[in-house]
Amino acid sequence: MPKKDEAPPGETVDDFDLRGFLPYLLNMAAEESSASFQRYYKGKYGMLRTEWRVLFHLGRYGAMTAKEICDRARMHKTKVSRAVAALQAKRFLTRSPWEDDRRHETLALTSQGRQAYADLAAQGKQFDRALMADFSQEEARLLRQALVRIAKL
Amino acid sequence: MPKKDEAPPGETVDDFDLRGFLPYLLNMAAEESSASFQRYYKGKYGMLRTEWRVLFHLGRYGAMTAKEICDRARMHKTKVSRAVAALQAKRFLTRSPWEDDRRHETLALTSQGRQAYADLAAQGKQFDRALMADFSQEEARLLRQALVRIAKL
DNA sequence: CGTTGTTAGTTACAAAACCAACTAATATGT
DNA sequence: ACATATTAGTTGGTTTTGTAACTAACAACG
Repeated sequence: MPKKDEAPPGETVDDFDLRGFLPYLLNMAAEESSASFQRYYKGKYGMLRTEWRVLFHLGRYGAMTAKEICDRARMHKTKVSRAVAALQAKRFLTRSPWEDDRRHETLALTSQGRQAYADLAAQGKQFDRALMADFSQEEARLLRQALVRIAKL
Repeated sequence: MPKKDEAPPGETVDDFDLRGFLPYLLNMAAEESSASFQRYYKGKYGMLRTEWRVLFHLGRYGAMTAKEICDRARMHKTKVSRAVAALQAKRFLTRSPWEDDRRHETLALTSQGRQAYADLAAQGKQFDRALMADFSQEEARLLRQALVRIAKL
């Protein structure tokens, strides 16, 4: 119906397609894949994505400072700062200042936080499995590898 | 960085890794791949990502209504509404109401808009090529295919 | 020492995204 | 016909993010 321009739908005027533009494709795939999982941790724990990321890092890699989370998760320090405050308010983590350098404080999950992490990690694994259900082992391996490379992880 | 498998004291090691969690991986890759391109259209045209998406759809697929953009780009109507207003203010598109149903209006790029699209599309193709530089043809094909599937495009 | 610089983290304010309510035009059902 | 529902799109108020300035603790060097 909308054909008042010179680009007829379905016909290529150039080869710059959706499927040919990787950033677009990656964003759509990322959004699609995050949607249901996000609904889960938002609904069950009232967490934002930033909070889930921080919880994830502490749960998976152990206690560390906010700075370390910034570096590992590539989040800006203000984002981390606010996420940490929110998680602390939810009693999911505690802060303990260093004695030899009081600028730092180690962030560690409480048992409540670990419980939430365990739940979300299990759920996450399930989401992941469902997502990869119709890929072969080899395809899955290649996909992950490619993404790690693009993400420069 | 160290990919050492360490667990917090008293906790069990699990296999829920960064590299094993697809939504996380996709988000990181998407962010990484969008960064430099975003800087380009933001710097040169003062566009937001939403505006670029709308411009992209109109430039690539021809004139259409806001609703069609919502559906194709999976953007919420408020986002599209505001992006359209911004692009109109920049003289990148015009609106023409339908005569038989005045709820609709066809959005079409102006020559200025088409010029911006041509520039950004060319730039985008380059970004894409650079991104895929160290993948084989076969890997690239597989990656795109997998992303299309995950994104349900 | 003290001046300057650097690092970790917070806060304040502006930009953008999100959600819900709204208008206006058309479709539908009785 | 007329009340009700639906559809396209906008607007308002709140939440979340982004940017920059800020504090506090330490480091480095004169």
